[in-house]
Amino acid sequence: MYPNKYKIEHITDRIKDARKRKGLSQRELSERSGVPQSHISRIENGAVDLRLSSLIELARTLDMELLIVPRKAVPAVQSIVHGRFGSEGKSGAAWALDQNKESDD
Amino acid sequence: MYPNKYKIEHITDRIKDARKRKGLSQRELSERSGVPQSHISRIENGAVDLRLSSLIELARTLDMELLIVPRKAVPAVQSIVHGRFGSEGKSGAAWALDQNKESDD
DNA sequence: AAAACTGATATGTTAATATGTATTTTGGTG
DNA sequence: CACCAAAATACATATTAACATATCAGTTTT
Repeated sequence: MYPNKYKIEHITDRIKDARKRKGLSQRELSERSGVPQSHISRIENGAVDLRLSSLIELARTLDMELLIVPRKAVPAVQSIVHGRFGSEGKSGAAWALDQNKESDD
Repeated sequence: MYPNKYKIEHITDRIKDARKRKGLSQRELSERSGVPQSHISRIENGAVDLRLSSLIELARTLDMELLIVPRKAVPAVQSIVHGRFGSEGKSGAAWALDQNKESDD
């Protein structure tokens, strides 16, 4: 689709994973976040290179935050998130981290 | 300009800070990242709601990574980054973290 | 001191693409 | 099959992203 697909899919996959982990439909996420369901569909399918504000809206609705971290700090951050907060669905993948279920406190 | 300006400016400010900390001009960052200088200018001025791939390109060129972390993990991540890797320029600001100078290894 | 030059950032224009609304397709159940 | 929820597509519009060019601040030259 566009050359950067592989770069953003790590992030968008986390959105999709988080939505499912919370048991939300695209429409529910849409209502809560204000992002149209059609757009969520395209995002999850890797059909668009979404804008930052859209990503932030979705992340926050799913109780996540977008951070910019020095590369050197990434491994430390990974271990923190995976260790104390992690509920790795599948990946163990490179840079994008995920989160926990809706009421899993 | 657009309603989400305040949401993304934390992030874009980190890009600008990092570029300056490394002593790069917009043109140099442009050459290294592939993002046009004109676009970098508008991004730093908050004139655009940039796309995710652009943000990732810029971040990586500046030795940073974009992460999505559970909100609950953010404080822990903050302390890690600020403590062990931090060189807080100014803000102490909320969610967006920064990084260190070019050859400060 | 004005003109010419240099490095850096901003702006005008247009093409490419994300976004929003409405609709359609898909998948499961009675 | 009819029905309902959920996800995917169609089309129209809004906005980014790219290219070229202009502006601005400092410095040097004549």
